[in-house]
Formats: sequence, C-alpha cells, structure tokens
Amino acid sequence: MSTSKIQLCRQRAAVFKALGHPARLQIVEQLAGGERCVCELVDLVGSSWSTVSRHLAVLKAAGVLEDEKRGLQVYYRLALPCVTSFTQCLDAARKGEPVEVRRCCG
Amino acid sequence: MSTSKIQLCRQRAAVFKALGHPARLQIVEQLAGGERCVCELVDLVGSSWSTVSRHLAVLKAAGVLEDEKRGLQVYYRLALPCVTSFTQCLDAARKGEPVEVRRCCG
DNA sequence: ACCTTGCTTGACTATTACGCCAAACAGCGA
DNA sequence: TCGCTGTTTGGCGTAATAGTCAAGCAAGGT
Repeated sequence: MSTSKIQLCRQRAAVFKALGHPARLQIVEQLAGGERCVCELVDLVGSSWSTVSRHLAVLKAAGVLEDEKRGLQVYYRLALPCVTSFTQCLDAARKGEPVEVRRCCG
Repeated sequence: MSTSKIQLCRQRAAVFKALGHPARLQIVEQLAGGERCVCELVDLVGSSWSTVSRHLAVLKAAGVLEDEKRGLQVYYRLALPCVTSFTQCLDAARKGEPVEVRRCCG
C-alpha cells in the first residue's frame, strides 16, 4: 500500500478515534441540535470541567468541532454534520434493517 | 442524560473506536472491494500475522466485519458498507467541499 | 486595580491499547 | 497418525489515553 494511502488512513483514523468515546459522542449528539457553550455540555455529560474541556479539545483537533469565543463563554458547534447521519446508519444496522440503501453523504 | 442514551452512545462508540486505527481502516478499505482471507490482508497491511489477526478480531467484535471459515482459510467481509461512504464524506470535508448535501445513509 | 466567571492546561496516576514472539489450535493431505 | 498450512491466543514490554486536582489565563464587571 502506497505512502499516500497510509497517510490518508491516518487522517481518517484520527476522526474515528476522536469519536470513539461515549462521552464525546454524547457531546456530538448534543451539538447536532445546535451550538452550546462548555458549561451546558458539562451539565449534560456529567463529568468534571477539565474532563469535558479535554474531550472538546480532542474533537476540535480532529476537525469534528469548531469553537468560537463570545464574551466569557466558548461556543462549540459541529463541523462535520455527516457524523449524525452515520450514527443513524449504525443504529439502523444494529436493529437489522435492510442494508442496500445505506449510502452516505450522497 | 438518560441511562438508555448512555448505553446507545457506548455501542456507537465501540464502532468508532474499532475504526480509529490506520491499519484497521486499511483493512476496511480493502474489504470494501470484496471479501479477503487473512493471508491477503497480512501482505497488505505489512504487520505480523498476530497483529492483523487481532485487528480483525477487534473489527469483528464491533460488528464492522463478518468472517466465514472455508477450508483452511478464514474470509472476512464488510458488514457495514456505510463506513465506506462515510469516509468519502470525511475526505470531501477535509478538502473543503460544500457541506449542505452531506447526508448519510439516506 | 481587583475580583469573578468561564474555560484551559500542567502534572500525575490508573487503565487500556499496540505489537511482537512463541505456543496453541483447526482442518486437510499423505 | 503425523505433519503442514492458516489462523488465533497468551504473555509481556511499551506507549497512549482517561480522569482528577490544582494552577493558570482571558474577558467583563465594580
């Protein structure tokens, strides 16, 4: 396998890895409904401030989220909306629903 | 957040986690073109037999792959085709292509 | 200038993941 | 039955990740 392909797999893997944690998926799911500040997410996830902040940093570094500071608060939003439809696809597959129409991002 | 939602996030996260490794993504990409036996995948990935076998076990446990033994060989195939279209979506996003149409699994 | 609020970061520990070697195992042919 | 091929598994060293506490920093209010 060529070097560039390996590079590509590495970049993709970084996204999957970032999403491979229940708390981070909770965050992403919440942000699918619109942007939120960190304080709201802390309440939601139920972990400490520092933990949530680190999770957000991981997601941002992978390009899954974008952030914006407004006044005292930092707002995060979903940069990759297709994550949401992919998780729906996964849920459907787990329930054994038909496979044939499962195209993504078409 | 409710207990059942957390459970759901855990199941989803298991899939993302399994995909969050370059070698495993290489395997998945290869299997997108049809089933392969382990020996073929070993050549492809360039790691030892035991390492590849472990990666395959991880992907199978997460429900990403299915396996079937035929004679001496074990054949693996992709159980979640939508992974392929999702990675295409990620690549498009990285290149800065328009976001609006990025639905998955519609 | 000071305090407060909202968030991030360093330092540390515990847990989990990775990759290899060697051993084990399963199915087939001689 | 014996050995061979294809694959998985146990054990181990090393590296990466998760989570917490405490300290730090930035923006606004007084």
